[in-house]
Amino acid sequence: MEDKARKQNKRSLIIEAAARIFATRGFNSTLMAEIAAQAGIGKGTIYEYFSSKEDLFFSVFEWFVEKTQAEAKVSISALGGSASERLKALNDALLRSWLDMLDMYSLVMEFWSASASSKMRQRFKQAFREGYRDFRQIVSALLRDGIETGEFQPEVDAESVAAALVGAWDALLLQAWFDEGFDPLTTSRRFMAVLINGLVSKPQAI
Amino acid sequence: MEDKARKQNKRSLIIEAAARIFATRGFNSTLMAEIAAQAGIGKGTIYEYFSSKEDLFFSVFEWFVEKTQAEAKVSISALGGSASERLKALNDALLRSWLDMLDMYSLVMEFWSASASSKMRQRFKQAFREGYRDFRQIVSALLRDGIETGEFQPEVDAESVAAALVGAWDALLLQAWFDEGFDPLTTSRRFMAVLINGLVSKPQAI
Amino acid sequence: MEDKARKQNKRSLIIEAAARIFATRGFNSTLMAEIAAQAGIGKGTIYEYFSSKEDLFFSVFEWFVEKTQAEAKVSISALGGSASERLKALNDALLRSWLDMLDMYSLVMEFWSASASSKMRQRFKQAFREGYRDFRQIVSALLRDGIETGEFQPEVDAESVAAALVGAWDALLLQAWFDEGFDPLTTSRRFMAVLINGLVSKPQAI
Amino acid sequence: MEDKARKQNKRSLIIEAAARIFATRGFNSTLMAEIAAQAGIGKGTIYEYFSSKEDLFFSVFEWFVEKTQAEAKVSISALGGSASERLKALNDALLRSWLDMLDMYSLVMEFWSASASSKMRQRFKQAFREGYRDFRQIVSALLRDGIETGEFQPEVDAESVAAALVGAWDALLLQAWFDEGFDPLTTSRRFMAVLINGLVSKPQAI
DNA sequence: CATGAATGAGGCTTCATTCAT
DNA sequence: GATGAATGAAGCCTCATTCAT
Repeated sequence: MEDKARKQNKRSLIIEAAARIFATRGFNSTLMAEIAAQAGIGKGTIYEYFSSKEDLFFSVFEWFVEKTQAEAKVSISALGGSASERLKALNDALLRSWLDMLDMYSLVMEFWSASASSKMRQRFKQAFREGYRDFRQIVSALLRDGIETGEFQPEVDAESVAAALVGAWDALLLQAWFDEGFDPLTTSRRFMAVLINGLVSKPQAI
Repeated sequence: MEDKARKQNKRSLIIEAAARIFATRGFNSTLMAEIAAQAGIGKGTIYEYFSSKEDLFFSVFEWFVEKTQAEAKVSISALGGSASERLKALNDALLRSWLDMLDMYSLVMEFWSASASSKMRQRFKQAFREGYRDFRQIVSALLRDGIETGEFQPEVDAESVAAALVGAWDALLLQAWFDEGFDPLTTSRRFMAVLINGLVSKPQAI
Repeated sequence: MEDKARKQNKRSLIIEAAARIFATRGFNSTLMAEIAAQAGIGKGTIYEYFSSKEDLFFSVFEWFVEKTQAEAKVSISALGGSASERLKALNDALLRSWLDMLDMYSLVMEFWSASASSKMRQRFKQAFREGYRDFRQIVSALLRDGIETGEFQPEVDAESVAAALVGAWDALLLQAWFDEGFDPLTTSRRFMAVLINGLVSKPQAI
Repeated sequence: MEDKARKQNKRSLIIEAAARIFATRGFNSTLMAEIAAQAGIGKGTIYEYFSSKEDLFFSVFEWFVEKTQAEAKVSISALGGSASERLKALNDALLRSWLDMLDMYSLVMEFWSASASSKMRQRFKQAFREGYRDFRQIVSALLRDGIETGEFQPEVDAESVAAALVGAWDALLLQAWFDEGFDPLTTSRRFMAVLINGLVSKPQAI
């Protein structure tokens, strides 16, 4: 039991060391030796816990997804008030938590790239597919809630808005990654104002 | 004159061959030999036109950016009607043109990854920063136009909506890349309906 | 301690294997793979001890210089008798020790060539410059000794004779390298007889 | 006839261009393209006159030997006076003519290296063997002349002294190549004084 | 369990040489 | 004859992975 815990600890130690290096160097430029050094262990030891560099990378991915999802769930569970208010609060919570670890955002790009071309692309693609689906569902549930209570218009397609919103959050962070002068939090708030207005306002006859 | 044209042609030939291979294999798994074979030339010939694999990759990036921007500009210049209509048309045009080359979307992910970790990250980052900036400006100009004509509400922050919209397009395609069952065009249209409603409707007092 | 010794041993193993191959094939025609095979190790192992082929080559050079200088110093320290006798004994000792490794003489030519044109020319040139200077000093000290004891004439310029003598030894071996029928030991002894006669005889008034 | 002359001219043009590049870069680092550029012709043209890089290099060697031998012969034919005087004059003439082209001395080292390891080593070795033999013979003829006229002692072994002298000249230039502060002309004169003293003085009984 | 020295497959790149114009 | 674009064999070096200690 204790043994298992120690083993778990070392595994985490390696994963977090690897995450740091992968984030700065990228998958291909990262050397197993660097990860070992960063973790303060021997090169060979990594192979006691992971079967290959790709396996380790995928484990980092799983760890990362779990970590960010956990944070997102915490944010969401804490939401209260009207659907609009919860939507705004979610926007703030998500962007804030991501901005706190913007230096880790390069990891996301590595994961995207891996989903496009690595040998494990299928595993990555599936995880992304499911991750996005889950996330869209959380958001669309919130939207449907707003529709059911009459706060949002019944014409609104919750799924579509959820998908676009999830995408917008991702891509605002991407733009922030590229452009240090870009402020995604303020941008997202101003955008949310318009979007929420669109959700609550009766569509104009055309 | 003819000589220069021939040289230009061969350069393009190599770039397009490289784009295909990079898109399917990713940067690192792509062999220079494969590119040469794909282009129907000798391995050494590539180095007559590009100084290294990285240089070729960046050239593919430049070619890709130019190509997609050219298409986008054509779409935009053809727009007419009200701001809302132009926005919807732009949405359709962009998504359609990207969906036509969804198999090339993995290239975008390779470029993102390169911007995060390759030796050329600065070059990539800068190009992305400028690319996004340009694109946001085109969209925000359209939005400001709508505001000035009174079609859109004056409270709307054109910059922020443009940034989120540009991001949403990107990220809807990303979701489509991960999920074959996801229909980004329909999704985007339904989302646009809500967004445009938010742009034109007088904000509710809260 | 044992570890360091093992590491040192393997380094030497590689250097001596490399020396053999460089001597027969020359720098450029020598393959790292050949050296590894000759040393009975894997190709990659060489790079655990040397950063590049050039680095290994320079290390062979340093090893060679050290080895030959050590032999020369042993020869010199064992000398006794008059200055003339010591000079003759030095002549014999040096030529004999070099003739024992005439098959390694091609290495010297590779070193000369490297000092003329390789990327490391500065390092080689400096080492040669210092090596020749040291050697000239040893011989000129011996000559000055003879002058001070009155055995050699005071008009003798010890530095100049030392330089020419050192050069003659080198170049006699060079001629022996080119011409198997050339006997540098006998030649040098007969030459030394004349030179020593010139050192001890009172200059003729002209 | 005119055609043949033009062909000869271009051949020489290439050889001299090649000599310059080989002297500065060394054989291995020299690119055929550099030689062509230096000669102001196209790369392919070199192959109209020489069958390969090695062939061109050997032709440079032949040209160089011919050139330096011609100079030496001119020097020698101009000599007059006693054997001692002719020896001193030869020393001066040879060193002066070589010092004038010390920047070409690296070529000699390339030739030595080629004789040790190139594919053409046999051709080079033979040429060097014969070159040294010829040169030794010229000098030993001069010495024998001095012996026959009674100016030099009969005990002198002309062959041996010639070999050592020829070697000393070579090696003094070598030392000058390595050490800019080394003055081979003065050194050689002071050495010659001692050597000539040894040649003319009656050997001491020992 | 942990280690890191040893390995060798693999790939980018160079450059002498060819040959169509 | 002259050219230089095209070629591909060849070789240095990297680095994930193994395994004896």
